[in-house]
Amino acid sequence: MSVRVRYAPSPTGSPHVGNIRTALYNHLFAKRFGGVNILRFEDTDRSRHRPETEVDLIESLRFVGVEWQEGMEVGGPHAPYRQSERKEAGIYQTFIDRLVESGAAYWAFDTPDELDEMRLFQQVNKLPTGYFGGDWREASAAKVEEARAAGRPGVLRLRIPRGEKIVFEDAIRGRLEFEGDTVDDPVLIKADGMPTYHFAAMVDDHLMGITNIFRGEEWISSAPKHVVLWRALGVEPPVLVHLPVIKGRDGSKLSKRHGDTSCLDFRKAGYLGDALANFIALIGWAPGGDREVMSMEEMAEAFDLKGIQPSSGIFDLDKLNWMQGARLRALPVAEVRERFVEYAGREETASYWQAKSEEDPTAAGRLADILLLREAAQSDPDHAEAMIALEQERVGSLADFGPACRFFLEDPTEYEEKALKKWQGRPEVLDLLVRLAAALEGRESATDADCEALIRGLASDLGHEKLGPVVHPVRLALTGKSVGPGLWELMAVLGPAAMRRRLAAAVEAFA
RNA sequence: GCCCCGGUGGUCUAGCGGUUUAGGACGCCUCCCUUUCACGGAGGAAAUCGCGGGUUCGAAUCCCGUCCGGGGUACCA
Repeated sequence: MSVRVRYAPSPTGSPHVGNIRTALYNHLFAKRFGGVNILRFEDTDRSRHRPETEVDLIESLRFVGVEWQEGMEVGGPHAPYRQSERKEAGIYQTFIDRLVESGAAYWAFDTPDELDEMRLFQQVNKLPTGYFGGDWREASAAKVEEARAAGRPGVLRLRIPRGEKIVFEDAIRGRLEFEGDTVDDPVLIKADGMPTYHFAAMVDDHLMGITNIFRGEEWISSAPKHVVLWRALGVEPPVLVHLPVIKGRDGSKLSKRHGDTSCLDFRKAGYLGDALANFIALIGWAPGGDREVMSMEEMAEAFDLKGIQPSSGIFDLDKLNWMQGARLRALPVAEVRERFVEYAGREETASYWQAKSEEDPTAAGRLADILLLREAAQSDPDHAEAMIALEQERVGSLADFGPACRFFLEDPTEYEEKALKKWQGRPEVLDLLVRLAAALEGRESATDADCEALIRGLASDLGHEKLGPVVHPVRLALTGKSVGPGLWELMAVLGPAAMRRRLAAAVEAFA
């Protein structure tokens, strides 16, 4: 049987990295076994539904490279793929009828107040809370008919068998066992006629031929309800794969306190979608061997349920940054430039750094630098690529290219204090800068090799055995900084005209 | 309270009864490369495998208990 999986989020908020990892595993699994991945929206809770987050969901999936062959946006043989629409289409009715007729489910007419009272009683008496029978599990047909005729709103509940074990298999935890007496009768259809997750998701999974259910481990305790439902419906049970959760640095559940956690936050911060995908895939899954930095194709090839961890993992930003750096370095410069331009041009990039600047004073400057480089990349792509190539290996994210390349585009307005102190007021340094400027006179361009020869020549002319006494002050004069790319490489990108200008300014500043 | 899941260096993990003096990666430290930073390379510190009992000639690996962490306990998903 061919593999069919689904990512079925509820559009109630912007998805965080944990949700997206579930989607990623679906994608990887489908790819690995040549199956189909389906995107379905579970919007059966009308009060929590936020339609605008449907866009975030889709954007997040695209960002990390999750693909789906059936479902939202792309359609397919099982349309519609939004549960509220499926309900409207009457898809669930025959299953409701079947369940009621067989006695596997029953109508219950408790009011919310009655339910609250029941729960309170259970709590006070230290009993398990939940609907284990109430007034309606064994109600006579006549009583049900009476309530129905009186127009009382009712819900459909699944009849969980009592006095027996409910046993099932989890793909990564093995055999799981629940005592039927500890599982309450879940609502299948709400009083407003909408199905609950328990019902709609299981029916849809069956209808759509889902073979494996990937979902968060918070679903484990509901799993016995689903098992009973499958049995009642007489359907082939899919394989259950309960995924561990991703927690924050301090071991608590991922939340806003941990900074960026929504998937789209990472796009805004300048992360590469494939780096994020690579990183979150590895929280909770080990590909075997010592491989870590992997493309989507490599991950799909290696993906295996056996490599999935049962224990929860912690989102370690340090490792993400390393992984991102590794990927950034491996990319051809032209592609990095393209990705940067795309990033810098997005509206969300500007608003992200603007919002950030309220607490982080460097964020506003960063945004300005990003925009500056973007402009350069558009007006002179080759020149920008030369800069990017030099910064590629010392940058952690796309956003870092802004501040990193700034010195190429703007003459220094100030010099690093500590370094300036060291070289300032020294006649031989002034002499050096003047000589360099003179050597550059009349030149249109200079290659790496030209610049290297120039600097080496200057060093020997001035009687320096080592390059340091020449390189450091020149770097400071040219860039205002004491760290950065190799001096000749940087000089070649700057060009003679800019160098002459900067040297002149430095001669004054260093005097 | 009740039900369920989990527990290998700070973090992600390998390991599935002997080949393990517990391997890799991130982070940290040292050194090398070198004009700086970074990259790269070589080393190092860091885990009594949550704890306690068993089973076994032998346990991180199997069993029981216990502690800690997490989840569920909705007409949310």
